Amino acid sequence: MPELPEVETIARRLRNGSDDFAPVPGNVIQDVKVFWKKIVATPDVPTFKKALAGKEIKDVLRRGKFLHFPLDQGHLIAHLRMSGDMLMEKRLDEHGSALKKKDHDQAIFDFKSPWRLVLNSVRKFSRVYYVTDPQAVFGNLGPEPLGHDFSADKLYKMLHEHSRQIKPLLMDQSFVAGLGNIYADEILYEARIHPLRKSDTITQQEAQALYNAMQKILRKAIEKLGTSLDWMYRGGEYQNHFLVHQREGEPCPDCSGKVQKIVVGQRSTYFCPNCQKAPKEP
DNA sequence: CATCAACCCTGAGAGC
DNA sequence: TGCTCTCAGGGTTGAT
Repeated sequence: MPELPEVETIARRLRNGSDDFAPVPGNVIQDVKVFWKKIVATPDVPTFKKALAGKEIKDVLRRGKFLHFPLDQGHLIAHLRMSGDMLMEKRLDEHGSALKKKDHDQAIFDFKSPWRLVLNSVRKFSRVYYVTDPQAVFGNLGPEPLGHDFSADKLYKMLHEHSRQIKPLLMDQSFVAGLGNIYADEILYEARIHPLRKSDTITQQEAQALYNAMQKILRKAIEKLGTSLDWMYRGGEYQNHFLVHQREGEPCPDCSGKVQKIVVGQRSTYFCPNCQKAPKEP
């Protein structure tokens, strides 16, 4: 499910805690339960459990769509993929007995405190990693779109290193880290670039517009605490601000045209054919 | 290198 | 109501 704004929202929530739960940093893992073995990407499940027992979580960070938990020794990393969520909850009821796991809880990290960190994933696509060097997981990721080392100039150069359809390229995590199907549509619309344009036809001016759109859309989505889609409601409300995504047939916010839906790179793609001019046929 | 199909999974919603 | 079909915010793998 989650793209950069949703993962950022989850990371902040876990890092800071709330009225309802304690912050994750400072907690020491007592025991790890795994209910679906394939959730553990690396190492194998017994090693994973053994490695995490007794470790203290020092912080909660985000890199691309990954949640990153640096430990006092090693790193716990999680990717939620399509339908995952991570949350902090009480592990004991008022009588001191363990609370039952909920439907689709795939892994539970019990802390020595009264809390536990839960990975819930309806479609079981989520993955967790225990590594000594986070680069083992992050090594192939492209730059952070909101990072200080990213710029319109750099984006322009990167775009011209490929000759690919712009939308799938934006969603390629080794190109830029964190964009998925929703925000790629929204960003391309905001920049008025057709999703099928080849990356090496993007002008410097368009690259600037694309960069600006990334900043604007992602920052606003983070401000709105991300997107909540139907049954995956988590508090975010950016879905109420979609410009084109999931708005097939509805009026474009900027012209009298209607939003159109096509398939690009095997993903549903929404755009305004009037504002986002189609590339010329070769 | 770029593109695409199949696959990993479950559940919601549409259509019948 | 119940069945079947399609679709879903992601990513990997193997073929073309």
